[in-house]
Amino acid sequence: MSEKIVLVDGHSMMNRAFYGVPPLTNSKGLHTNAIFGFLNILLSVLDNEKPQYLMVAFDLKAPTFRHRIYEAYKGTRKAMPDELREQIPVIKDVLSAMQIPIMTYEGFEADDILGTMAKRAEAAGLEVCILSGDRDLLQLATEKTKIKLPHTKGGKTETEDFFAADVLAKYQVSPAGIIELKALMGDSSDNIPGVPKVGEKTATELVKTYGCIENLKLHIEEISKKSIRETLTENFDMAELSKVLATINTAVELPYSLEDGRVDTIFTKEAYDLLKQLEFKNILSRFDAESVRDEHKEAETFRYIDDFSETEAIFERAAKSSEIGAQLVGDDSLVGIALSISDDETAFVKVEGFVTEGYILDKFSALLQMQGLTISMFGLKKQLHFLDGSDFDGDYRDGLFDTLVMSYLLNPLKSDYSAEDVAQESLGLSLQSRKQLFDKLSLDDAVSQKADLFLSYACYQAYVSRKARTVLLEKIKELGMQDLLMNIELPLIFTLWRMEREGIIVKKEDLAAYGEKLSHRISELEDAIYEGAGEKFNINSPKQLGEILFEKMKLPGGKKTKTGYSTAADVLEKLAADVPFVADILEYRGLAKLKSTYADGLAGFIREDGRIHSTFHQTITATGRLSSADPNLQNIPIRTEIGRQLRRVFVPKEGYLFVDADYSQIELRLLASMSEDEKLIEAYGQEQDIHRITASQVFKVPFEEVTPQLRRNAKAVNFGIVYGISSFGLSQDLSIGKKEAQQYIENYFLTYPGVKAFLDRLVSNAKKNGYVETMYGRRRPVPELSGGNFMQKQFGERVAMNAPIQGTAADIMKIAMIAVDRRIRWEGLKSRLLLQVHDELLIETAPDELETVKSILREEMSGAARLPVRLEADVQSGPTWYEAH
DNA sequence: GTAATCACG
DNA sequence: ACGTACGTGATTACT
Repeated sequence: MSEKIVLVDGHSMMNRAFYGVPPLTNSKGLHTNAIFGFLNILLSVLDNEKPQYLMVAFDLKAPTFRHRIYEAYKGTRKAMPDELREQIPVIKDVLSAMQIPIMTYEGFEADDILGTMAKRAEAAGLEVCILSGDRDLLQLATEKTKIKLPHTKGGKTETEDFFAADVLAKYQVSPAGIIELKALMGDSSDNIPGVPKVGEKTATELVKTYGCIENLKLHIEEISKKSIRETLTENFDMAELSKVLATINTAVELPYSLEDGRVDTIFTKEAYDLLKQLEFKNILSRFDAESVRDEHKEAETFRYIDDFSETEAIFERAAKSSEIGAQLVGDDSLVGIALSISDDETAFVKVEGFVTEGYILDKFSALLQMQGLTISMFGLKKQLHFLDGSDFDGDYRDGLFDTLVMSYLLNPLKSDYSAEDVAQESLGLSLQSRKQLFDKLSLDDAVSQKADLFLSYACYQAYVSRKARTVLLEKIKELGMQDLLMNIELPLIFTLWRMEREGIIVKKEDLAAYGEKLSHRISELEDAIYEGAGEKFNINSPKQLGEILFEKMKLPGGKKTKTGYSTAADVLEKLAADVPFVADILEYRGLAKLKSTYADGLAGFIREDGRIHSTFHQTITATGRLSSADPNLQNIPIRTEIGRQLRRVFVPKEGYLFVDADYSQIELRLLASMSEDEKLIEAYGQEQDIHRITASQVFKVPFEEVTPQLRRNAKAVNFGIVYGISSFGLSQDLSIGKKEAQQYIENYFLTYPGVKAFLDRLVSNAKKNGYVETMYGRRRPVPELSGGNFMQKQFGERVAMNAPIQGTAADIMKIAMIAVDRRIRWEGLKSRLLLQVHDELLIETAPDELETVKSILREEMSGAARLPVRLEADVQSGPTWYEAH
């Protein structure tokens, strides 16, 4: 293999990092976000590319040759924000400390330095990799030189790689064509003017047809579109100037040689000290990681097994171990299983020949049920689904661990969880993600095409789970979440697995008929709306709709969102009373939603078995609730009749019934119980309509005389309290003044002083500790209270009030689900738990089990927690979800 | 990819 | 003076 050089565009990467990473300072007040982002990208590229040479180029402050041309044209340069400027010398220090050469050259831009070095390196037979945030550099791509452009994606930075062929694939022009493209369309971020009125489309067409602008100049008259022809004729000098600006000089006489860039270790004492001053804990851990991760050790301890007798042997050794890490690997079909037996032995058993998928799954399920064997896995539920077709029907047992769920408990705020993160955080081990290793390759292709990388990837999954379990468990114990983990979250995995495997029948034909019915009404409404508006437009576009309503028709409403007018339902509802046409829009919106999201959307999820198998995510929410996706079955309409009709297509299997149970006001009951407010507890003791009692007490009216209006207000206040009350929010909800809302809240707190004290306690504890917790010890960090601005702090306070209540309700529901599921199985019933909708459970039940199941639901849901205010579940049954709820 | 909207608890 | 109800997921338009 040939050697490789990585060339980095220093300024553009700092720039990109500066705008891509949230503001960050060290304790001395130095801004560090760009440095942080830069180093993270750099380190990940080094991990990926493993280059023998590395150099970074920077622009000098003095104007360069190309800039001078530009300034002659326009006379200005973009100013760099001070927060970024102060970071430039620091990053240079860091790079020097890492023994990475910094290249600058009077009169030339970093682009030119990079271009020149790239050309020299390629001539010397090196593979070249250029890291830049600037698409301009794409002109340097060849078969041997790839351009890496980082882009942020959901908080994580990944890079897109371009060889010459990739440039052609994406932009339809060769790398040289990129220069021509820029010459014509310009590039505002790079101060290249381009030709007015020529955008990406036109420029691409022109370059495809004529190749370069010199040739284009000879053929301008042939261009059919008049406006383009004219702007080119008038502004061709702009194109020529732009081309000079856009062309990177690859023949600069640089005072650097390739050998200057040969990589020694970047993990020096000096770099360590600097990073410590910058307070980059995460990056520092890489220094430790260097010592932990030992590729020789990997080579000795990770191996493939594809031989039958060896496979038997390793499963045998696994079974005899006290603790292993395991990971079934595959997308759709199983590729194999990684087993980590000890520090010295981790193997990947491939599905191949006599070692069939069925064989591996049999062995795996046997291990799962082997009492006394500790097994750690990352993402157990997903792995259980590999067993869906088999006759495995095991349950949770002691000794099974899921490092995914464990890492969620330790920090429920992350947007995604990966084994690599667990490795980094628990073991200080820097691993590459699947995306980094295999990009879009399927795991099937990865195992055959990149066997070495795949072995490392798969084995690390099992290895990390085995090693990290102890660390994670220790932290969980320290934070008092051991019971929550062992008694709730881990057993729940199996319950959720069974629910997902079971799925729910959706009648395809009825769903289609429902969609048809909607379609008719939708087109009627469309006609009425176009009629009312006096023109056709896209009703689904808030932008177009806003223009029609507030500009053309001059309806009162004004601005609300940052992009224009708000056309949200609450705004339109205020207009609908006077303008019938607005009412049509609201009806249209409602029906269009039903059609697209539900009638059409759900149809695509009905599988061969006639059922929809949604996924219940256990590691998404900040509070401990579940979420449902692909499709979301936790937001099936109910509030409007037409929407509710949809629930008729959800049916139990032939001859069965649905039983549905929902907790009655669980969050309010928890508020009463957790706050121990005597009056609220007593109110619940009366077994009367709680909103009415609240209304009577808060508004000081005899119970009998509470009007529907007063009850509504009290109900809104009750909700508001649970959400972490604010007078503004309440006033919006009730369409009343802020002062009036404030009065309601004060009355409420006077009536229930225990609630007030409880909420205050939650907020002050959150401020003191930085987190809040549920009755079962689930933690929700509240970083907004220590870090944020005024508004974020307000938000933090509401979170501090809401999360313990919402989270405790979620904990209790999980306890109930496990119990209900267990009862169903232990009593040998044919009934199956199908769905959870936060405070509701839906079960498919045989008629002869109806009463049993109803009792189970009532008992287990009420019995899930013993509290000052008893929890109650309303249970109903029926032939479809519509009747059952 | 983000913003707006709206479905649920 | 600001600009907020808590927690989700899916669709659409648009940059």
